[in-house]
Order: sequence, then structure tokens, then C-alpha cells
Amino acid sequence: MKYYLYSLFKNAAANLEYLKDINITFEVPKIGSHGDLSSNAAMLLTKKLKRKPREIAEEIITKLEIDPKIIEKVEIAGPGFINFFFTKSFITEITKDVLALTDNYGKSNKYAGKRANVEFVSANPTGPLTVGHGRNAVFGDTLANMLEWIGYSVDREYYFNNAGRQMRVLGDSVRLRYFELLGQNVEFPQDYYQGEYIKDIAKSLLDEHGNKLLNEPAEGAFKEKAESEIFKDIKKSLGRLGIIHKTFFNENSLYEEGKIREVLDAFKEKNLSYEKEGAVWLKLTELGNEQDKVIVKSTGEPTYRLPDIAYHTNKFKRGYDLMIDIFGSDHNATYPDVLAGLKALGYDSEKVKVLIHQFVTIMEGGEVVKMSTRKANYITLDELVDEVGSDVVRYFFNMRDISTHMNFDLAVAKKQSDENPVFYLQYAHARICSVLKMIEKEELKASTENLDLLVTNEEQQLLRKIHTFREEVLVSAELHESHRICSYLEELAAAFHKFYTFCRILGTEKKLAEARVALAMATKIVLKNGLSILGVTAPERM
RNA sequence: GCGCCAAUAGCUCAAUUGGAUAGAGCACCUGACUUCGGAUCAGGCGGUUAAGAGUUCGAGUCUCUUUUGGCGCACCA
Repeated sequence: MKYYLYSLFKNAAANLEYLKDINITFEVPKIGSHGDLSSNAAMLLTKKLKRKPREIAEEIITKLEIDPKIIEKVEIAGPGFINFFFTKSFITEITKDVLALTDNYGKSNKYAGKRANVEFVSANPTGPLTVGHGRNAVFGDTLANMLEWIGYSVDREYYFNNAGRQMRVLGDSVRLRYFELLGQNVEFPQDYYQGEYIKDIAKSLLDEHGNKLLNEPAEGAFKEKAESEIFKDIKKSLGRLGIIHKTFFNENSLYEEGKIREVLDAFKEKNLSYEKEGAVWLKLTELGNEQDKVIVKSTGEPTYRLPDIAYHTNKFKRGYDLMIDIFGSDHNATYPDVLAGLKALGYDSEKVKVLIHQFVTIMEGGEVVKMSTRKANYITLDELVDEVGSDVVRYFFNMRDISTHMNFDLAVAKKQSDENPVFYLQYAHARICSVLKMIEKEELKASTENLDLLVTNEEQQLLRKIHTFREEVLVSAELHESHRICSYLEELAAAFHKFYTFCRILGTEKKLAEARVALAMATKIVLKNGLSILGVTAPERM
């Protein structure tokens, strides 16, 4: 629908110069009586032209070459909106497109040929993934799906660090548990990793090596075993949600390949770093940030900023047009430094988008559960998937804008599972499948011969919803907001259920019945496609 | 103290990014098929969009102040 209007206005702009000065947009009005699409162009021009908006709207309309087969009515309303009413036959035509394109209906090629990298999860291998990681994981994967739907070629990436203090503590935690298993009396420090999984790792080391590891340093076999076991579990947890990363990028490789050194030299060369008190500082104040920050400690170890910058230069060199980083809100203070550093090195930091999601507050029985991997008082992503299943987890985390703080009451999530909107959508899909089976028995088929018969309010509303799917996917992907897909699908399912209640298929005249079958099939396709973007299944039976 | 994010119906959240009468679900109250799945549908109740000021044709949305909450504020990552 929009594409038609865009071309109309483009042609009109040849006669009306001022139309070229503004960004023409069309919106679906909230109220049905305001038409199918609406433009506020006249109001935007009021100031510039110093004329009344309704008068301008009047003039614009006279210049539009409207095809009466497509547009039934154009009117000026309110302060100066131009409302367009499409003909019913134009609305019903979409059914043909959907049935022809099936799994591809909703895809667009606006970004075809572009490459994107989505970095998400990126938890260091110190323990199982928590519910908090779940939001990051699900959102990242869904965003990657959405980008693919608008034409991007997308790589999913996981960045991790297996060096440093936290990994030493991890290795030593395993070592101490190993000693315990050998019957030694050890004191287990409070700030070590308390989780049961540490004991499991120690146990498997004992099974493999007996007591031969008594003199092994914490950073040797203990750390290595811990890392490999934990990573195995992390990949398994992600796999249960259908998430597979193409690349696991090890921070350490940046050191081994001298990339850290390169970045450091580049800063020095551009005179953007200086030494003070034995450390190397980056002149962030000259780059517009609040204060200078240390990039190499006086001990000679870099801070996180340096590898992060080096990591992103690596991404740039791999030729991505869009690089997305997904972080929890605890990282909110770090990325401006990294972006400023990249910009200073001559990279187009606009290509890097940092998306910060707010934390998930876990409630259990009305009480807030504090989360810490170290203290082991967290709820794992696996436990959550065990309780409610992958579909609900994926839908739940996608349902809401990532910038909102989210309350996740475990008791409610478990108990209320059949009140979750995901079942509403899946039910609509299963219902259609069931109807289609019935149709076969009655020797009816889908037909697009007589779509003009679909004139009731319920049919038209459903068709309109189907019309906007492609646009909705495009906008959601561009805004990086997966919750819009959820809202869309809930509205689509509602429109279908309403259609289903008011427009019967069996027992109606054959031509109309077959047109309705076609509409039901089209709805099924859109539902399934939308759910697949979210990574949620579309079952034929429930 | 400083920075980032937020505050919308009793609860959980939307609102086409500045548009027309702020919408859904849950909860509560009424109703609806003797053939396609009632996990559904129709209707009702419920709002000073935290408070105050400003910007303009027009503000939940932008700006400022205040209040409340989350997350940060290391030569940790």
C-alpha cells in the first residue's frame, strides 16, 4: 500500500516543488474511519509556506494522479491530514502475493548485499548461563533473524575472554574441590565459585586422572577442564533455544597476533596517548568524552578498552556494513570510550550499534532473587527452559522493549504458561491447520478466483493486517526492536480469531468458501513466518 | 556526588519515533455456537501518562527542574 503512495507523491513532486523539501511518510491511523493510510505532509509544510494546512492538502490532492481501481477515496481531515481509502479489491489482492511467496512473504531486499555482524551473549566461561543471559541471547538471535529478513547476510558472534583473574579463580575453585574429593580438608574461600557445577568438573577430573593432579597448578588442567566443560554446557543451553554462533572469538588471539600492540602504536603515532604514573592513558577528553582513561596499567597489562578497540578494528577489517553489540546495562559506561577510540583511529563508528538491554529482575514468590554467578544463587537458563520450554522463553524475552526493566516472576511464569500470548498465536495457527484438514474432506480448495467476495469487515481487517507485514518486519529490523513483531502477531491472530467466529467456511456458498480458505491459508503463512523470525514454532496441533 | 536507563489502567506491558478519541493481556462484571478447535468471540469497569514548567498547528513521546527505582562510576571485564 505504501509503495503505491510513495510513487504517487514522487510523481506529484514534479509539479509541486515544495514536496521535495519534506520527508513524506504514511501512517496507519489508529482509528478505522480515518482511512487505511494517512499523510501529515500538509502540516509539515505549514510553517515553511505560511499557508493553512488544509489549503495545502487541497492543492496536493489535485496533483495526485489517483487510480480509482486502487484508491477509493481521499479526504482531508482534522488539522490537515490527508487520508487515503483503498478499494476492497486492492486489499484482497494481497492474498495472491502471500500464497505465491509462502515462506518468503515478508522478506525484502532493501539491504541485499550488505553484511552484518551481531555479537551477543559473550559471557565468559565461568559458569552456566543465567536467565539474564537468556534475554541477551534470545534478543540477539532474533535481531539477527530480522536483519536476514531485510536482506543482510548476518554472522552471529560470541566474544570471550579465557584469561585474567576470574579464570584463575575458577581454576583454583576446581582445584580445591578436587582436593576435597580426595579427602583433604580444605578451606574454600567465600569469593570463589560456589556452584555445584564446580564439583562436577572436579569429579570428572578425578575419574579421568585419579590423584595424579595433586601438583598441577590451578591454571593448568583445572582451568582448561573447567573452561571446556563450561563452554560445552553454554553451547548446549543455547542450542536448546535454537541459537548457534558462527564464530567464537577469543580475546587472547588479539594478543597473540599483535593486534593490541598495533592499536597502541596507532594511538601513540596520532599523539592520542601519553604516559603518567607508569600507565598509558588515552586522551579521551580530546575526543569529546568526560575524562582520560587508562589503556595500559602500570603492571603492563592492558585494560578492557584496548582489546575491545582492537576487537572492533578486526571487525571493520572483516568488511561488515553493520556491527551490533548487545550488552547488559552493567556495560553502559564502557562503550563510549571504545567508540571514541575507534573514531580516532579513522573508523566510521556509526557502523557500530551498541544495544543495551536492561536487567531482568527475577522474582520468586514476590521476593527479588539477587543474581551472582560467583555465589551460585542464580537461576540458570536451562532451568527456565526446563520449566516453560523454548517457545515461551523466546517469546517472553522478545515481547518487551529491551530498554524496559523486566520483572520475571518464576512462580507466575510457570503457573501462567497457558495464559501466555504465545499460546494465543500458536492456537490460531493450529486452528487454521485443523480447518484446512476439514476442507480437504469436504472437497473444497483454496481459490483466488473470487477474492472480491471478501467484503465483510472481519475479512477486510484481516487482509489489511496481512498487507502490513512486510513493512512491519522492515521497520522492526531497522529500529532493532523485536517486540514489535510480537505486537503485530498478536493483532494478526486477534483479527483471525474474529474472522473465524464471524465468517464460516463450511456451509457457505462454494465460491465464497474457497476465497475464505485462501485467506485462511494466507494467514497461516504470515503467522508461521512471523513466529519463525522470533524463533518460535508454529505447531499444527496443540 | 556524577553518568546511563526507566516511571503510562489494580498488575504486566503497547502506543507506527512529534499526530487525530492513550491501547492490549491479566484480574473483576455481563453475554455468545446443538456443524469448521470455547486455549475463542462480543460488551462493561478501569487514566490528571510520577510532579511542575517550557518548545508548536499538535507532547506519553522533545527540553529543563524535582521525586522514585534499576545499572554503572577502578590502573576489574
